[in-house]
Amino acid sequence: MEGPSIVILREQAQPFEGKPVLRVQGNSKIDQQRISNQHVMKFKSWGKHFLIGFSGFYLRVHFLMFGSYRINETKQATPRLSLQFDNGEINLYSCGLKLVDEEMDKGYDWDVDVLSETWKPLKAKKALQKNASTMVCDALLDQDIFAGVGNIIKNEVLYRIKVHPETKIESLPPAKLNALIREARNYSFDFYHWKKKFELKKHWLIYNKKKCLSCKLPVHKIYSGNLKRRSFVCNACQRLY
DNA sequence: CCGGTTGTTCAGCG
DNA sequence: GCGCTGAACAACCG
Repeated sequence: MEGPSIVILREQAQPFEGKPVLRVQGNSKIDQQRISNQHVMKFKSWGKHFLIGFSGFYLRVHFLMFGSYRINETKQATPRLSLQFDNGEINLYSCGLKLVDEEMDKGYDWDVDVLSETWKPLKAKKALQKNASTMVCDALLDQDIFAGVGNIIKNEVLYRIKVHPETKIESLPPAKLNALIREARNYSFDFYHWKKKFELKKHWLIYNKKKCLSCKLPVHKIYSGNLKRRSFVCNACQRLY
């Protein structure tokens, strides 16, 4: 689950803000008692983290590859954690959960979240220049630089800016470096809007494609970078610098 | 029905 | 202590 999906969850959870948790259930090993009867102060998101703030501590939820959630609905499976309120419930499935004994604002740099109001492109640029020998495919997935960007966003951004995933940061022309940073945010917002309309896949230009929509040549599937994550590449339209 | 993955952490090794 | 690799986890889709 990528950053924009977490923002959508945060919005869907709004009706429970300020409400006490009436009941906690689930197969999570966290100290569930701790949450019982506590009021949710605030829901937040940072990159791919969904944060549920209580007084003096917060719960961090990470969905990884296979996690899912339901609001006011259930699935067949036992939830990892279910939070029930007087006006509904949140059910979290197969996710990583961690109780953190801090206020939510402490541990996070909100400036690196590509969907944050306080996103700082210049900060991203400086971080990229510090990682000059990193391939762009790995740089985009670096959560300390582009929190919220996942493998789909990575692929679509690189296709948009016509850059091959194995290009190193130091080899990028300055205009391409700027475009990389700009589109990491732009595409993330496009993802968010399309996902809300249930039409995300319709807009994929390279991800999971067999042929390049632009030049009709075959799209190559490679496992690129140190991370060896799937990259879809059109060798004609995306240049290796 | 099987193969593959919208992700991260950690153990083990040299 | 470092970087690197592979395992582990897990559920859904085509």
